[in-house]
Amino acid sequence: MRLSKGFFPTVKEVPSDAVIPSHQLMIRAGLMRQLAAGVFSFLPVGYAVMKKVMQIIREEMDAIGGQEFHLPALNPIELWEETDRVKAFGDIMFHVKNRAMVLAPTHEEVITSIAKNHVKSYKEMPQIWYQIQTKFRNEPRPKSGVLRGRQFTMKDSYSMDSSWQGLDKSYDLHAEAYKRIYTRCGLTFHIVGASSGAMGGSGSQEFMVESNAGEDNLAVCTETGYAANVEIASSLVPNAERFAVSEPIQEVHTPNCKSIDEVATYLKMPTNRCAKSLIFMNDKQPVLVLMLGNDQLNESKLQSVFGQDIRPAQADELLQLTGADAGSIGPVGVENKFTVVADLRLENANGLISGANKNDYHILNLDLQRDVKVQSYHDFRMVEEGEPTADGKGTLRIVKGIEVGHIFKLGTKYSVAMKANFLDEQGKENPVIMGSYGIGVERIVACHIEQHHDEFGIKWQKSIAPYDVHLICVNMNSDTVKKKSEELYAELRSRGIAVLFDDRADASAGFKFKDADLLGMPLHVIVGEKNLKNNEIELKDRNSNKRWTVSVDAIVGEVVKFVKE
RNA sequence: CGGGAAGUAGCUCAGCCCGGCUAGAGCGCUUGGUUUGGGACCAAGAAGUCGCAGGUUCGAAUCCUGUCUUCCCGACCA
Repeated sequence: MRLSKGFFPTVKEVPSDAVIPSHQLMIRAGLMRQLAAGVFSFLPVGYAVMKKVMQIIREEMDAIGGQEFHLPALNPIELWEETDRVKAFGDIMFHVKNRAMVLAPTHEEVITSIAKNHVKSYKEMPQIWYQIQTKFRNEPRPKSGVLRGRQFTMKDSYSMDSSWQGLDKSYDLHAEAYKRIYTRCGLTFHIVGASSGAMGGSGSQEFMVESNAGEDNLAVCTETGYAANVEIASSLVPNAERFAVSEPIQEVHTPNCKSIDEVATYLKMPTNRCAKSLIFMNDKQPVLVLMLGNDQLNESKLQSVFGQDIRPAQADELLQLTGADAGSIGPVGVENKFTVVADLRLENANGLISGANKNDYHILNLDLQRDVKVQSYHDFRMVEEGEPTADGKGTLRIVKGIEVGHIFKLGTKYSVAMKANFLDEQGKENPVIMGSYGIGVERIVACHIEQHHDEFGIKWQKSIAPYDVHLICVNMNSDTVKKKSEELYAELRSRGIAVLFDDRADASAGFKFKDADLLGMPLHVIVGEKNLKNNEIELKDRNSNKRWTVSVDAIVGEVVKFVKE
């Protein structure tokens, strides 16, 4: 493509709305333009990259036996009522106003409806069905360009198996395919254990790109290879002590002591003798959660025990239920009102300090075996930077990550809800065992730029670059330079190389170089008078920014070698 | 949904506090000329309902009210 003829709307200024590098560069290099919050138009260069990424995805999905579908984004709302997900998605799902339809945020229901009608026997499984399609989600706050949008492209696939072992196999095939996809797209990533959230199911992993622009926090350890979303991460931290003698319970005045630190300082006790009480509402049932000292409660872990609907109690509810405000709440004397649960670090501990359910009073010598009926102990704790890994062999680092893929073992949640059953070898009816696997296509593009750019622009890796080579004719007004450039353009194209040719007569050399750096093709071929006099042409590797010259005779071979290797 | 910021030419912004000639700059764009190895130069030119609606005023980009949009922080996020 000739730059003089094509649509390459590059901009010099940093767009005022864009904050992160990938967003700025996707606008500046003319990959896309914003139409509304979280909604983007992809322009030819941007779409060229999208197509490359989608092609890699298709190849790897096909390689594990995937079959490509194209499912409707417009769905009847009744379909979503079958699985009760109209409610589960709530305001996230777009509803069509003038017909009882919704815009699909994902496709489990459509897939399951097809499976229900057509997959009737164990002999017909396993199946892997996938599509690359536009998804719609009414995100409350779109942000970071394409990273959190209201309309985006997703590769979603679904596996159907007749056994749980089969599901494991389909899941593992996807995990391996995903590793190949991200690697081929030039991304370095973590695979982390994740919470399956409202998707349900028995297990899930996320593919995460480490980036300050990320919205998720990950606990990773380079020594042991441990990596988990902090939503589920655990670490090795000692439990609270159990003393041989359990002193009698005692109420003490603790004026103006709200936080654990204030209480501990006032009472001259270490914070790890304090049991912090947090109140949640599980529907109408209040739940009191005990945490040790300054440990932060991990609400995802709480949800995995009590379900998605549990929420923090409001201040007026606290007062009404306990007679005290936050900071003075404790587990003693409220057992008949509350379900009391505690973090594992507090298991059977004694000699603890807790709130007395009376403002400005705390209780000493609390014994969780003696004084409180703790219904159960769970890991509720948020891990922190620098803690040892659960096996004690490494140290956790907390980093931010962008989720570029998520794989779930769904199990039978959808097949049971929608009665997608099959007959097994014994002629017995069973629900299909499913998995669901997603990849955000735009996120791959944005993450690639986050990982491959400099102050001047993008540095496309060869696998997904929109063009292989950026050919720059430094001066179109010089006949020799122009002639050589045109020859090269024709010759390289005849060798099957995708060439972007800067043949603009009215742009200065500097202007062309800046545009080339911004657009970021892997190899720049620079034809100018200076080098042509010595029968040479200059090359620049955009990744390393190294330049070198090659004789005119050898240039085509050199370029072909660079592109193909 | 809570908190903050911003909407003025295609882009980046000034002007607004303290109302007053014909609303500005740089970049980009058009025409002509000179340039051509790191976002050139000269000359001429086109380009705006100052987000929208209402109000105050002799007079509003500027003050007031409402509203829409966008961005940032938080909440939320299968």
